[in-house]
Formats: sequence, C-alpha cells, structure tokens
Amino acid sequence: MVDDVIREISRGTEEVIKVAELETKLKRGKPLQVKVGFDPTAPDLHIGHTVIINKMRQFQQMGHEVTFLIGDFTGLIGDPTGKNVTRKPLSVEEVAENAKTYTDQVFKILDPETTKIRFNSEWMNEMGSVGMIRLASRYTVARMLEREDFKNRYKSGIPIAVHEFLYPLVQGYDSVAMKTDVEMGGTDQTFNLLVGRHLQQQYGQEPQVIITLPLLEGLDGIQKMSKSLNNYIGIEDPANEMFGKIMSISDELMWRYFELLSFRPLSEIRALKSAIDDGRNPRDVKFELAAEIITRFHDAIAAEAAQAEFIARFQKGAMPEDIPEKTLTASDLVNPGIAAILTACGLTASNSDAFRMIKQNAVKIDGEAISDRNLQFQQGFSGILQVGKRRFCKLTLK
RNA sequence: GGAGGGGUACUCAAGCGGUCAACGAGGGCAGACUGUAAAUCUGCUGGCUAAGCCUUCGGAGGUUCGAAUCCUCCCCCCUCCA
Repeated sequence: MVDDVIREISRGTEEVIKVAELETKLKRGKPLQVKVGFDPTAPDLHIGHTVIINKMRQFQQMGHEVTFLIGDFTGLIGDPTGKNVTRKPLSVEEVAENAKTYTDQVFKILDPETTKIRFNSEWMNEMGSVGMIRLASRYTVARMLEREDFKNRYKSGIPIAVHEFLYPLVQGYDSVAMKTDVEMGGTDQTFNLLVGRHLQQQYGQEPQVIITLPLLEGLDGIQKMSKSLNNYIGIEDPANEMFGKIMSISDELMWRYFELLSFRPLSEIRALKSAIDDGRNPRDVKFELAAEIITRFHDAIAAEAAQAEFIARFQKGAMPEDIPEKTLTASDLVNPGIAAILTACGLTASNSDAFRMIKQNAVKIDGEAISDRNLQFQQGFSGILQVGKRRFCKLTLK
C-alpha cells in the first residue's frame, strides 16, 4: 500500500532524500506538511514551474497539506546566483499583488480550497537580529561553501556577499517554522533543501524529506526555461502563441516535454516514438503535445482553434486572424515615410531598424515585399504591414 | 591599511593616440532551406529621411589638431600581503 504511494510520488522526480524516511512518515497515516517555496519577484509562471506544481497537486489529491510558500523575506536577499547582489525590497503592496497573480495562475492546477498560502516574512520579521545570529550559528562557513554556486565563485574569485549566505539559512528555517515534512524544489535547490534538513535537526525536529524535480529546459533546449532568457511558455500565453512555441522546439526536446509535462502514461509516449520510427511525421506528434498543454491551460476548443490557425497561417501562408489594428493621423507623424510608419506601428524598434528590415527584404505591405526605403504613404491609406514572418499591423491613415 | 591587476555595446571578449560605431564569439533579428522544426548557409545587430551627421568604451575634468586609448581626481571589482 505504502509502496504504491511511494512509487506514485517518485514518478518524474530526480531524487527523493530519503525514501525510507518518507515511508516512515507515510506509515503514521497523518497528513504530511508539504512545502514548496516560490520567489515573490517573478509572478508570471511558465510551464516549467508546472512540473513541480503538478507534483504538489498529486500530494494534495492524496490528502496531504500543501503549502505554497511565498518567500517575500528571502526575496530581499535573492537566491544567490552571482548575478544579483542585492535586491531592492518589494513594498507590501507589490508582494500582495504578485501573490495574487501567483494564485490566479497556480489554481489552474491546484485546488484553491485546500492549498495554504503563506509568507515567510510572517516569522522572519519576528526573528530580530539576535535570532538571526543564533540561526547563523547553526551552520558553518565550510559547509556553506559546499554549495556548488558558492564553491565555484569562491574558487574563481567572483565576489560573494556575506548576506548571500543568509538565503539558504532563511529558507531552511522556514522548514523549522512550519515543521515541514516534505519540501520540494528544482535540482538547483538541492543545497538549500538540505540546509532545511540540517536546521530542523539542530532545532530538535525530525528532518524533512526532500524531493527534487528536474528543471525543464527552455525552448532552446539547452538552458533552463526562464523568463529572463526569453525561452519560456507562459501559463497565460494566448493559445496561438503556446502552439507556435511548442511547434518551434526541436524533436529531441519534444520528448523531454512529453516526459515532464504530459499526463500521458509512459507506455503511450513510447508508442508515439515507435510510430515516428515507422514513418509518422514528428510534426503531427508535436501537434498532440501542443493540444494537450493548451487544453490544460485554456480548453479543448482553444487548442483546436490554435491548430487550425497554425495550419492556415504557416502551412498555407495565410494572414493571421487577429492582427493588431492601428490608426494614425497626420499629426501623429512628422513624416509619412515607410520607416517612421513601421516604427510608429511598433513593428520596428527605430527608423534605422526599419531601414535594415527593408534592406533585408523583410517588409511587406498587403503581402507584397517592398524595397523602396523612401516609400511615402498617402492619407487614407489602409492596409496590412508586415515585418518578418510574425509581426503584423493593420494600419489606417487618416 | 599596503602592493599589483581590472571596469569596453545584450553577454563574454579584443583594442591601448588617428584607418574605431569599435576585431571575434555567443545571443537576438531577418533572408534561404523546412515541419514557423532542429541543423546548416547568408546578412544585419547605436541614432538620424542617412554616400553625410550626431551620441557611445565605469564617472567627472584635463592634455592634444585628434582619446576607448595619455594625465588628474572619484566610484566599483579582483588578487596577494597585513
């Protein structure tokens, strides 16, 4: 019985530390306190985050208590990456707003009734500097430097600010404050999660079980999916955009997405693979992946529509359905030249950029390529401007 | 506190008095090819109605006909010593 549960929990995970402890906890038959921490500064979730959220949902469905912990206090430090040394504090309003955005998105997967939302400023603001010193005394510098990021930076002479050491400590202390039984995180969180185990023991608690989940690669297939690298699929992306992004991933990456995002059983995924070996077009399998994901975050009708749009637009070369419209009047423009117009429509970043695009044969009016950089527009013009394959604007000049 | 090294465009990284809007790589964008794949090839990648002009090389001054390059002061980072 418990074995089945453990197998189910372990599915899709990178590592469970330690399985035996998880077993002991489960055998007590009491709901476990499951915690996952989130950074308050990035409220736009992408599908990479859903790997772990799906796992949270799983625990929830098994009757455990799942807490969505917003690290508003740790957010002041910023998880050490060497990129950000100190973050500017978020206002109470900003945190509240970000939290709302979070929950709106997360509740597409989690049950809003049973999900607990907490903030770690709750106990960290109470701690005070004496408490902080006591906390800091529970961990050594040598062990802190075991963290891969710190180790590398220390060795290669990249600065490490002292306050960065506080991040793992505070995150670990969250587990103490919440008496967490299970904490989950990406593989990049392993060190922080282990600090939680250590601190719980230091404070006389039973150590939490750690479950790490793989980080989803972004659209480029190499770096992890992240907003700042612009290689992500946002949960709130429009259906058409999701479809396009999924279609643009490599065939190899498609299987990774199947593995981590699809709810299909592995046997079915294997069947898809062999179908391709037998000559099925990988594109059509990718269609299925896109449909499943879009159905999850939008609905089946949107998924179907997105696929139809995709086929019409890119396989048959039709114009997209929903072109943004723009109306300009004479007074909006200093001059009616093509470059200024493209920039005014937001299709190019500057006039220089526009001229470059024209030179590269990327600019079309009503589907016709233009090469004259001095082209002037007349009042009363109305037509569709296009730059490249995906930037469109329906323009009317009054 | 002392000694030395360094801060260059989105990132890394050349350049060390003019030929530098600044080599090269990555990224990004566009074109070709395609399954809007991936891979590959090509071009572009500060602004300006533009064979010309304007603003950029940590910040502020200065030397010079001319500075990313030399000098002064300031800010920041790294290494070693204390």
